[in-house]
Amino acid sequence: MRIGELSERTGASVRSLRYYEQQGLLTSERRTNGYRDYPPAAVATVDAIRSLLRVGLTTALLKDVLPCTVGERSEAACPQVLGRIAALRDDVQSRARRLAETGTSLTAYLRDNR
Amino acid sequence: MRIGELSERTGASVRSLRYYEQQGLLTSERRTNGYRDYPPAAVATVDAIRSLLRVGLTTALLKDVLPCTVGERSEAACPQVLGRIAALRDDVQSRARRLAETGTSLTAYLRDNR
DNA sequence: GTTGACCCTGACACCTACGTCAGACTTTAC
DNA sequence: GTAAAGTCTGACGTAGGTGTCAGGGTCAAC
Repeated sequence: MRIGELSERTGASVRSLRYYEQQGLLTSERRTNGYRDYPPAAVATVDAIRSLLRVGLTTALLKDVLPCTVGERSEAACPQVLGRIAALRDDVQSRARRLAETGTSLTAYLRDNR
Repeated sequence: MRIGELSERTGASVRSLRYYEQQGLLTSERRTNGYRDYPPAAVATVDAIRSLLRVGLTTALLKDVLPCTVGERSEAACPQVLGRIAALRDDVQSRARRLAETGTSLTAYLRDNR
């Protein structure tokens, strides 16, 4: 399929799809006219990319993560990836906790000073 | 105290301190020579700023949050601030959850495909 | 009176995932 | 045959917090 259709089917903008390709997350064939041509499986790949980006992974990290989830497993690299994901998760979790604390203390503050 | 001392005592770079002031988070007097002059309380203010920034708040939001925590309470604005903090907290929490899921599924994947 | 440490403002650089515009070609529809 | 829609590459813009450099005052010590 062409890039417009892939865009429609995934919700990713055409610009984003080209960006993913530029970052090495997505590949495409080229037709004789230069247009990109994607296989049906690209939809799943793009879905995976977007959901992982939403979580907070970067394209650089995604480049290592994707082979562990969608493509062929490169077993040597994946444990390291797991470590980085765990670190990121811990960081995000601690931020969430401190945010909750901030909210709580603000609530208490408001209650006591009204 | 001068900016260099405040920087040392807070761990914030001189550049950051000037930035905080530019964003309206921090105020200073000026000596006759143009140097900034901070009261001792500025240390606590900067500590608050940095810890809230680390959590993920932006300077724009901080501008609203700080009066609720350090300065005089502006009771009208704070409930709205609380709402924004809660939304941010929820967002960060859901990201943490999904990150944990990603880590879990990758772990399972590695275990099953070894 | 000079060195060196400290301070000032202004401005460009960085990163990340895009949005958006320009200029040009291809294909489709009428 | 022409207009419209789709695609191409290239490049600049954005937000946010901070690094860093440039060019220039200030002050304390020797």
